Amino acid sequence: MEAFDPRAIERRWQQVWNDEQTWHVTNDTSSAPLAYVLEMLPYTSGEPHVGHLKNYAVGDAVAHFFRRRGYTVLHPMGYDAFGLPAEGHAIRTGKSPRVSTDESIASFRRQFSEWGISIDWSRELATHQPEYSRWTQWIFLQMFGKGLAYRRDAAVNWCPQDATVLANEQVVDGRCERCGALVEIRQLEQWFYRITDYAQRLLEDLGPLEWPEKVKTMQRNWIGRSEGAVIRFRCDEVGTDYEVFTTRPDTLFGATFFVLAPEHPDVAKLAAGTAYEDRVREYVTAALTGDQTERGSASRPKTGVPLGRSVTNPVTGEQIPMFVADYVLVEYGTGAVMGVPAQDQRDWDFATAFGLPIVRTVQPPADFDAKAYTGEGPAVNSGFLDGLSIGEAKRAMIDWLTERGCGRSEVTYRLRDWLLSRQRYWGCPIPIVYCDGCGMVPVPEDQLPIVLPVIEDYTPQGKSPLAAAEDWVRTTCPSCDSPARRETDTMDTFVDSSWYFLRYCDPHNDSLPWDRAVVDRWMPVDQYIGGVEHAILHLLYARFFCKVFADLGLVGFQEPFARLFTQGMITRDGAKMSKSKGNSVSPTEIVERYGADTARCYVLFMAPPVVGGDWTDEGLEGVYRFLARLWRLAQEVADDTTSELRAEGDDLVLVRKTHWAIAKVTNDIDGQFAFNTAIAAVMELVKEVSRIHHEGAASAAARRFALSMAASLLFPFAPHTAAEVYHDLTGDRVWTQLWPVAEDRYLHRDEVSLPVQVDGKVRFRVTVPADADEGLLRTAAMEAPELVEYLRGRSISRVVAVPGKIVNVVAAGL
RNA sequence: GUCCGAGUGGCGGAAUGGCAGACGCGCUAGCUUGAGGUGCUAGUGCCCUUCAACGGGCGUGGGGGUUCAAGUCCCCCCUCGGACACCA
Repeated sequence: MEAFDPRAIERRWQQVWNDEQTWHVTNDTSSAPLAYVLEMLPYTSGEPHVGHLKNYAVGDAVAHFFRRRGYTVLHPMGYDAFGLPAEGHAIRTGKSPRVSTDESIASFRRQFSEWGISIDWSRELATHQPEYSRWTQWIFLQMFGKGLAYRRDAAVNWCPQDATVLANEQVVDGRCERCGALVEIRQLEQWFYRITDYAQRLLEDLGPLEWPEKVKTMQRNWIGRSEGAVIRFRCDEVGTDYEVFTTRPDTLFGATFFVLAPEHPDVAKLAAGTAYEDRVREYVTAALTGDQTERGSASRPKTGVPLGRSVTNPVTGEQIPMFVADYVLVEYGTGAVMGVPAQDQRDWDFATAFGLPIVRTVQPPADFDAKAYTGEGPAVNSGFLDGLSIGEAKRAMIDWLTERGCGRSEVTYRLRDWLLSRQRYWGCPIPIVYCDGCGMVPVPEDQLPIVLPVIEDYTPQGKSPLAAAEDWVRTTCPSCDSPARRETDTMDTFVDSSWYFLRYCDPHNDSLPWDRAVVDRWMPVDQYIGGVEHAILHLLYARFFCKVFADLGLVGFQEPFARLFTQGMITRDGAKMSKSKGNSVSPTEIVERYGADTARCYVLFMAPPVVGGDWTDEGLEGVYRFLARLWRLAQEVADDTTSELRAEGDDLVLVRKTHWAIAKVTNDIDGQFAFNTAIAAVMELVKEVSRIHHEGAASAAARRFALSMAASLLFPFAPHTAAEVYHDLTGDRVWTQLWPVAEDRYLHRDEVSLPVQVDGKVRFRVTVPADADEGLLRTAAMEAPELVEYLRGRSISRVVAVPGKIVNVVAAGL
């Protein structure tokens, strides 16, 4: 007999799908139910790895499942081609970013095809293509027009290694998310998207999304809403009011000092002429140039310098001393805090170090240690607040402050505006021109796209390499025609990927980024699939863009991704795969040796896709053996069409098992992503066919039925083998068949064998009618001859009988 | 430090409060092909008992609790992983 040859099988079906454009969908799909299944598009830096294989294996399974259930499925593919990862890869390989990116795209495209992913190739896009970046720039101009894209001088994160600024979201533990270099703070003029305007909506709209709670929590924390109050403190010596933001206005009676961040613009002015002037200057310099990671550490002892000034606590009227200290952050709130040591541990630490008074304003429990108390309790030492709970006291204080005009209630967010400009070559140019006469002028839409010039030296050097392309930079002002210069910074990659899912809907539109009617039909994405590492960055930015588009009337929905699935990382030997560790697995080699179906099934079978899983070559072989067994068993009965399926004996056993598998696989896939147990159920079914074939007497017809259904159920995970087996057994194309439905009459049995426990331990079983009620079940258990033995002369105190489940007989004397 | 998530055989992992360990790997024995790194069959949580069949006990990180019944629910603790981290 022929041997199982996955490579030949896979080539055959890929040819069919390619020739017939099987997965192509048009936008004229008014009648069918629609589904949009989307995996996050890959960065094109280098070759696909096992993580990609898993991501697209998950997405393809979902896409196929939707199709087999009668949906018209949009399942496109594209490439996130601009940006630091691609440029870094180019620099490492010594090629130009354009060449290396195009090579990488070709590699991804080839492998997606070899993996048999069901993609509508007519919608393929890459973010670096002028047809795409034209609209990225168009979107920028819309945002600019609404004041949502703006330029501002700000303290920003600077990565010295990559020689560019970074968004807040791209700084992890004070280091550059990409290269790990310590991030510096620089004062620079940069482009921002005003995402903070959308903080509240981004927070509120998380609620109804069917996303993992973990991801929603991460976004909530990142947005970081705080409710509290702004309180004004007057410094009579310089005649200026200073505001602080606090979440605890109720503790104002305990504010015994006042602290400004080193970056606060008034620090130098305040210290001027005092005895502390020199020390303040030194301290500020040290704080600004020091290691930012170190500064951010909460465990570090508190430092600071008095400013030699004081402000008035508005509620006590007392003069409290002012300090500059680096534990206060300029970016948050007003860059100043009131020091309430009794209720805030940081303030406590500072007050202790500087010998400042500590006044309890919330009564701690009797045995409370000497530290800040943040728990509930009645207000004390707080005048008109005394005795109130924290909540009551907050409200009362805010009313008091508001009446006197020295404070108001306030909501603050941790979220910062999105810094989008980068001093790098390989990114989407920002469509702005600088004119001496007209200032900052947007490039007119009809002049888009601004395409990158071809330049020799694109390595990072601290300012954009584009600045060196003089011919490109020199231009004329769109409004007055005088000589002008182009913006030389490029956009962050995340800008490109914040709207690609809309372009897929209408990829060849030449007059607009998309037609609203078309995107409104497909969007929002029914199932989005990707890595949890994008929980904040990409997913927050894309949501922001979507809301802006909704406000601009460009789309008719508020949220881009209705359901999100985040898959876990595949490790090997317990560690993240990496070339440097030598523990990485190349999908190309695996596919070459075992075929794509084995690789795809294995990454889905090894563990629940939502958690990770540790790769073993032995496990992979197990899946290969399973697919080979399915194919072999199918060959044995493929041509044997003489028998008929009987409704009894081993035929019935197989039919029952088949329907059990249909029910199990359907339930496991449907919204649960339990692909591992779904595949296990098909394995059980195939094993049953094999067992009955060896020991029993099932007809060839019964085996054909069971195996063709096994193939049908396996199709979302192993499409080539499934298509081949199904075709061999039935002559039909499995993807044109509706998903099978389990029939109740086969799931039901007339009699069931249920366990009987005595004192909670399973002792024997009784056979009863499947629909036996509690009374019948109880009787059956009580009459069972085995019961006497296990009771050992004791009487029965209680019997719990749960129909369809179990009987528990509780003996007396326990 | 705070907030999440998770701890189940030799391993990856199954289990709407109701038979713990499905499925796969690995291992053991047997069969098969001339041979195998192939295929097939059986066994495989730990301990005790037995020539054997059978039988018994213990078992889901630890300790309490709720329940006829807990891997699953509640409380405390330990360990690991992740996110955020001086956000006032």
